[in-house]
Amino acid sequence: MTTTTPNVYIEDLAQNGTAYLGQDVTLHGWLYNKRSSGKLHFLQLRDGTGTIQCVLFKGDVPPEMFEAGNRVTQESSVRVRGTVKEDKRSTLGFEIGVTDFEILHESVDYPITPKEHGVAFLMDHRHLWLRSSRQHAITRIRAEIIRAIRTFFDERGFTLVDAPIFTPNACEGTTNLFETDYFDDKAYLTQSGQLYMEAAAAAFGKAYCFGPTFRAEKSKTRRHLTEFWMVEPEVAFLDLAGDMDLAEDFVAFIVRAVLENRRAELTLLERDVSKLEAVQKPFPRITYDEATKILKQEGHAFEYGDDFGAEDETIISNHFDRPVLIHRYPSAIKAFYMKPDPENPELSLNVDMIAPEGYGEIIGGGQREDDLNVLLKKIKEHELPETAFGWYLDLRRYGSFPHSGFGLGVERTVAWICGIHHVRETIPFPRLMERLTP
RNA sequence: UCCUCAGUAGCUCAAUGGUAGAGCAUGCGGCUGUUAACCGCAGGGUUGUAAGUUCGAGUCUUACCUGGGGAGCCA
Repeated sequence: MTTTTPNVYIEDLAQNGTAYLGQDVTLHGWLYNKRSSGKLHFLQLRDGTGTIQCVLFKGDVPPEMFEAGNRVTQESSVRVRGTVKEDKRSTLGFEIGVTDFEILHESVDYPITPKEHGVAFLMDHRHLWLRSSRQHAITRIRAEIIRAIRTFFDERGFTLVDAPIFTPNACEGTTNLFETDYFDDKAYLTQSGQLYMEAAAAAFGKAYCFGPTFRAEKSKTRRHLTEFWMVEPEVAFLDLAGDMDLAEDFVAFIVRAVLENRRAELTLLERDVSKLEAVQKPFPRITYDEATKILKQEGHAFEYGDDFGAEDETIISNHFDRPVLIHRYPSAIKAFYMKPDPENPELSLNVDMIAPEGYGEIIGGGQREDDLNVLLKKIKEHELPETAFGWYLDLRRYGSFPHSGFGLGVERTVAWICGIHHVRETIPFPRLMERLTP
């Protein structure tokens, strides 16, 4: 087959099809599905940017080529040449009248058929599942969210400072850490880049890191992965109120980017877009105390002083049509580096953001303790090894400064924006307690 | 880790303790406009593993394995 005609992507045809009307084009891709009707083969071609129907008519091509159209199997790689035609019956508005067709590689017994499958089967075939339209939409929205995350901070003068993956110690307890050999010593996979971002904030004023983090929690829920991506900004001379402003701007920015650039994908996922359009500043801000009152008013059993469980978060978030910021939790249930509220030292200057519709906590952060002696006392109280925090304490020795930041979990954010049930579909190759393959 | 549900054809599921079946997928045939196309025919099974109860077990019992849903913990 000679390819003198221009190669084109289906996405180009979808967006600008009229410009191609009547032209001969060459497409490369995979067979998504096929229907036949005697002297016609309707080939659904997928090229990674979209799908388009290619119509192979017996009268238009040599007999062996028509026979190839009869023989071609799902997910075989193919090359198609043909004329771009307008067609109202097509979802794209256009289809290809095939003049030349070649099977590049025949796919035999492709496991994922156009019928329903169970979760376990699909997860076992995750590497192939990514080819299907739903996974395609989710992955593209994830990519859009990550692009928005980077753009947001880059445009505001933040410096990207990569945190290490190997760490010598935990920043919040050791039971959830993955341990690995490090020559004659032990190392742990990072749970958070935050401590390093505090050093970065002292160096750059505004910094953020973005990368995978690891938690060896034996969690088996729709909100947990053992490997997940987190973006963690940290800002010098920023207090809790400013931190909440930043988190609010950030999440509103991400949602707007997806609404503007990934409408088609949201539609394919049947996402109720009006719920996302409601995500406008200002977000409600309530204290932990006020949140507990909501639970009480709903007649929900809750012990003051406890952290909120999944059900508690859902009840609270259902009171609002956009993400809610809950601040000033009891210090006792928060990490050692959180600064206590000067007005009530029993409370911590922290903030969590709970996504709407029961998607749970997507942001955790707050203002950090900047007094060396208070921090030393906290480390002792939490029974953490002081020696491991030597460099971290240096940040309070050499020009200590008030500072705040937060971490946003990418997969939970993707799940919420896409409106999908489980975070396992929000990352190309999820790592779960019971799953390491593919 | 705990609670709970499930495991039968490649996939999704049926089958009063009594001959293991359907749809899809696959193969062959039919159809000039199909939209998860449709119609006809065919092949396809150590019922998760091991033991037990029974004249007889896919079905009942026990243990184990694997997976789903939920909890706690968290992002």
